[in-house]
Amino acid sequence: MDVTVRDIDGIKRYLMNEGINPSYQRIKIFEYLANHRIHPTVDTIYNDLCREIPTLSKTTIYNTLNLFEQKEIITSLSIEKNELRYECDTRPHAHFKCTVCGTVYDIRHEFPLVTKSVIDGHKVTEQQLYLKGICKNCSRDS
Amino acid sequence: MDVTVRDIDGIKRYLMNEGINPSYQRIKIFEYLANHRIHPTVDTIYNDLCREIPTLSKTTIYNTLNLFEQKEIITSLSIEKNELRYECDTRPHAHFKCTVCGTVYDIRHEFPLVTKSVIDGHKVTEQQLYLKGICKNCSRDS
DNA sequence: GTATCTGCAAAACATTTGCAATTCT
DNA sequence: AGAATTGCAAATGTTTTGCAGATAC
Repeated sequence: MDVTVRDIDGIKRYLMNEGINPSYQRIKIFEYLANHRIHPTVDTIYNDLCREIPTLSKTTIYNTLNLFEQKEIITSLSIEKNELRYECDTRPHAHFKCTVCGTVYDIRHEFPLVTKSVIDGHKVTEQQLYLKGICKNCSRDS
Repeated sequence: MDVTVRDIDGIKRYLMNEGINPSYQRIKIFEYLANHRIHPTVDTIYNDLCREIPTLSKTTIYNTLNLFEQKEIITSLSIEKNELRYECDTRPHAHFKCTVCGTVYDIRHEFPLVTKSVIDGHKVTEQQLYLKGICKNCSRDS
């Protein structure tokens, strides 16, 4: 799902369409990803959603994200060691992580994507381009 | 260090040159990386080196790899979630991981590298291109 | 002899698993 | 009721930390 989702019913229909039983927790987790395009970690999702759903457990978040990823409606990013991040934008694009403030930005233009489906004889089915450095905001501040 | 290292003295000089005290363990760990271009995990390095150095501890491997990475003589790869790999080739190149056999290949040609130092206003200092799919060998087997 | 380095044990995290309770239809 | 889902507690796996002993200069 590539645009901000405004209504719960839209999410419900989308999940069902992808073969996912739309439970309350699953809808809320997907809604969170759709409306918070910050590439959150499990911990961030948990801390934020806990306020709204006090009974929510991390296990459910792990279960749900693993299910979503397996159904290919979200993507996981391992741009930083020991820190998995998630996003619900599955269109191919690159990511830039600022080493100062930690923000992860989507990079949609001006970056090279592999277009060949075979490289050095290997069949390519997935790709991730991770960039790091100092972001626009942090450069200006210093 | 980009070519296979044959002599311990060469490694010793290289480490000293990079401001690293060349202890026995550090030399052996660097030698291992230089002569095993398989992008090993800490566990692999530990299991292999243990045969030669029975008293070696994983803590020392973690300490050493973190030191090497900080001194920028090795690179860590987070191509797979929850599995850090290391290599001593710091020249820019891409990596391909086979989802069948798990092998990680270096990709030196036919892949796009970011050449601009500024993208979307962000200063880029590091990049990693991770590809996944089915490798040459596993395609042939099936 | 003083700095540094090593390695054990414990701690700190992140993620998964087993399973009983809950929810949904 | 029956099947799926949730969430607690425990297990697993990885990396870091504290610290005492060993090593090197």
